[in-house]
Amino acid sequence: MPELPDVQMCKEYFDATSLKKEIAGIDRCDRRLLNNISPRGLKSRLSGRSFSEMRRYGKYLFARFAGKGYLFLHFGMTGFLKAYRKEENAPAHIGIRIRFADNTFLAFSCCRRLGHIGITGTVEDFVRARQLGPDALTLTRNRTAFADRMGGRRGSTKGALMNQKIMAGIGNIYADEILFQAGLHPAKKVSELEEDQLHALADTAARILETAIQRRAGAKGWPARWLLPRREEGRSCPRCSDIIRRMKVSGRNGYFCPGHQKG
DNA sequence: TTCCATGTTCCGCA
DNA sequence: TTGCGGAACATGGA
Repeated sequence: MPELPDVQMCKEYFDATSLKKEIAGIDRCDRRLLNNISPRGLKSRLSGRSFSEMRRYGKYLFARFAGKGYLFLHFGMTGFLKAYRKEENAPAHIGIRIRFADNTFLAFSCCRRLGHIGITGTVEDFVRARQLGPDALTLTRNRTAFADRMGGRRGSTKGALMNQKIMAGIGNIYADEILFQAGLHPAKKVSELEEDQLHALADTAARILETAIQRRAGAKGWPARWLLPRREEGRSCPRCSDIIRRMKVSGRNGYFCPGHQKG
């Protein structure tokens, strides 16, 4: 569940379950998921402290802990959080688990192990070091800034939307939805888009991200007229009843409707 | 068994 | 030199 709206849901989940509780320790820790710290180091940085607030930037989550610094989390393709008390409620594939002093747990489950966790001093330093572009939710709300940042690109529109250095937060799933609703073919070159098309693309993207967050549409619960509920080759398009096709663009398989995504 | 998957990084080519 | 796209990565489910 790892694109911007999903990560936003993880943030709210973390807020509701794991803030302001004393951390007793890290009792499960797969070092392959750790980015820049050892299991021992992570334990010593967090034990006895508590998380005071959460931030989301793109697909990353940052949990501020007393003392100084942030625990950052990235979910890869299959990561998610689960808070629980009883062992029988534990998720599968726990990569890292925080034990709180009140005998509850927060588990970071990561089946494919493509996620990672680490420590950073400030969010701004982290964003700079990774060369992340502006958060997609912020950038798409400003159509002029969006057009400036997208403009002049050589590659496909889909590739640009998914490029975390251009803007952070959009992945394969939501890029498909944005192009679907904007009526743009996934392979359309950014350089072929008119300015008003870029503006419309920004508006569409912002609306989709906001709607997904509002509806908490993590893995399902998307509106029926969206592509996502039927993102599969051979299904009928909810807009024009043409047939959904699959196409590889920028190295990822995507789905689109050839009937109304011609622009 | 084979293919596919919401992630990023790395390498080769224009 | 820069930026783009494809392959690689790890793992499990259909």
